[in-house]
Amino acid sequence: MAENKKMVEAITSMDEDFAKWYTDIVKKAELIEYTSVKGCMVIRPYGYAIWENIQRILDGMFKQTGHENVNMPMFIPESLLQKEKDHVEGFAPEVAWVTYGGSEKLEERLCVRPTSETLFCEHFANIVHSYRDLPKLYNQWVSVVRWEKTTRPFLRSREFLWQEGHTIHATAEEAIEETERMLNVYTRFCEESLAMPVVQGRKTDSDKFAGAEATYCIEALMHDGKALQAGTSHYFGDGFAKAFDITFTDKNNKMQFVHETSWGVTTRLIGAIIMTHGDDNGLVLPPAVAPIQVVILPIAQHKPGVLDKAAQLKERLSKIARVKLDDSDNSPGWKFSEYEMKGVPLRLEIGPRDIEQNQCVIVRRDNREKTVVSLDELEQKIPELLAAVHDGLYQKALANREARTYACTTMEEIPAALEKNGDGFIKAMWCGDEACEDKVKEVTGVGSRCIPFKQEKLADTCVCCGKPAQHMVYWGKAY
RNA sequence: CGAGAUGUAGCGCAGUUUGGUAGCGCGCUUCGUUCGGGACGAAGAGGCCGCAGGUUCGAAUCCUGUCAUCUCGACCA
Repeated sequence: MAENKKMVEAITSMDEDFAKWYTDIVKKAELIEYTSVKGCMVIRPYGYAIWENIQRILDGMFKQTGHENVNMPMFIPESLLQKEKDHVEGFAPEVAWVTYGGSEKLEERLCVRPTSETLFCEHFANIVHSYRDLPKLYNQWVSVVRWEKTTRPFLRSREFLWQEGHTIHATAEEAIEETERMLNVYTRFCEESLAMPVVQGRKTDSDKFAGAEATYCIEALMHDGKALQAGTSHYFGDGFAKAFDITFTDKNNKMQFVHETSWGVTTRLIGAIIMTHGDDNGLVLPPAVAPIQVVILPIAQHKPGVLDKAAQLKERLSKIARVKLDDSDNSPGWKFSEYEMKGVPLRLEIGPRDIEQNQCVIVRRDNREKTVVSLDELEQKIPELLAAVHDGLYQKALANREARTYACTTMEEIPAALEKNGDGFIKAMWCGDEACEDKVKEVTGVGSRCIPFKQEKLADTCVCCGKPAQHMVYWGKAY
């Protein structure tokens, strides 16, 4: 490629300026467009198609685990939001309010849902009477609004799309089991569909969801070494049930409070995909969620037979993959760059020379490896290559995370490790005291990400105060 | 929300210091030639200079306000 004759402005190199690289990608891969309202973006067809694939796969997993979809209103009366004290304190600073209906001022202002626990609780209180009504395993795919001060496409927007699961159970054990089950669903989805390794763990008390007894999360490490929370699952105990009076009569004719959970993932996952797999040529999409899995590019397409052959291949391969044929009259080189920018996992080149030999050339997006494939073997080869791209992406992301995970036993080692090797996860022991958690952040710049389920004993004492350690914690700089 | 930067054609920018008819490259349209890593030629189209006020005979340019985007902090999926 003639570096100094680029006709179109290239994207910023990720090593040079990761933040700019990110915004270049979301714009140039046509995922989003900004609007005139801060923090509210248009998700364009190509970006939305990624979300639709995420939705389709996850929704299938939710159905398999017995969940039903519902739809709650987008407005929450102030009095309802205020029923659970911790919850309202957590969310009040970032809710948007509706105060007028037409030209009439409302008696009670309505908040635009930042999350729907309160609506589900009100509803559950109405419909649950007996242990026979339990559990209720509900989910909804909606958008929510949080009036963020700093916004970034996909990572932090004022309105974002998500799913929120809300379930109620007869016992604490069942609810805890649900919380763990859904965290595992998310983990499996991230690894199997997004090729993104995650760390499972529990949030520290200072970091848990407003109103929750325990918040679990999956944490991913981005290419630049910053952490991103990819999903959460909360156990509420009976706190909300008491605030909203959600009771049922058990087998012994005694009144009981339900035990509740909620869990969610958002369009932030698209940001995670970009920052986990992307490179200097653009987006790199995991095959499971790529809107186009194979792009067919005819070479010398004006020559007789080429376009016909390409169209035949598209027809044939559409049975086994999401396929696009680009027969526009842009040059082949232009198309190569375009579909690399858009992260299409496989490119299939078909030209006169190939047709003569009953073959085509397939190029992987992740490593640009070229394979010459007989046209008779495409039904076997394409799924193999898509799987290989997935594995390649997962292994690369895992290797990046491992190379950027540092065990530290003293406070001084933390900034030193980050300075020497670049940002990443710090593994260090913690006594459980919030004061130490704050101090680590203040002194070293890394916050607690989670207390991982897979514990290691790196030392006997807290990295900060030297008192006996309770947990090994993952720390990091977060998006 | 605090500090800083930016806003001129779809994209990237020049023009602002020193006020005087809005420019360049890419892209776009049409025709022709091309086609295995961002092709070439010719002819075209496209702008309330982010928005609102003000100063001035005259504002992209000076002043005030406001909105959006980016960066760094504080807060968060």
